[in-house]
Amino acid sequence: MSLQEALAGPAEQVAPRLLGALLTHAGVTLRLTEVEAYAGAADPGSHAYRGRTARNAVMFGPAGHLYVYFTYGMHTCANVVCGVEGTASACLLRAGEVVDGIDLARERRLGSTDRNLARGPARLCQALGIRLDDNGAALDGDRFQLLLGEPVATPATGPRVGLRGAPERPWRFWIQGEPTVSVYRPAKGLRPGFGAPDTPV
DNA sequence: CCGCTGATATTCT
DNA sequence: GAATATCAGCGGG
Repeated sequence: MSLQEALAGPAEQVAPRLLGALLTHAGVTLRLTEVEAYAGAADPGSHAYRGRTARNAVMFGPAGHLYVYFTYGMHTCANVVCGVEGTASACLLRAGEVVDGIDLARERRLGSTDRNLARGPARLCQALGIRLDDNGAALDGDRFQLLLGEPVATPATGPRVGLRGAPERPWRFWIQGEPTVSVYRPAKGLRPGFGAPDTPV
């Protein structure tokens, strides 16, 4: 089965399949521990909610490519595009554990503890050396390799981080007990205390 | 460990 | 003009 076929389903079904997958780029390999699903027109939390724009165009393309965007004036975040061509659907890569190339990752993230190397979507991009011009790159190509593994037995789920829209969709997925899973923070303006506990005992 | 704040620029209204 | 799929650094407990 090709990568594109494996990622062809809706984002919320593909997302848990990405947990435990290995992503390699520019000398660093990450084991993904936390992701979030984003759909298109039906999902107020998605960049594609109001239709296709120059920024989100890659989300509408074929699965198995990288959607990279710039936010907060200084950070980049990366998504795996899923679904079928023509639908907007993607999974945000929120956190991972460095399993190879850790010296290189440390150089890219000076001052970080090993635990925090890829703990958070912008940190993950930094550790992997992902930049804005990697937007649209193929994940089964020469530069990026994404290897799906065995499905995680019981992924934890909870509300997505930092969103004002659609907080009721529990479309954040993570591997229970992983120290690299990022910390839940409700978006500004949301009830403090909303959301699931982050680190189950 | 926790919570708060400032930085910073693209994106869409 | 407002909001943003964030992070590092700071101070306090």
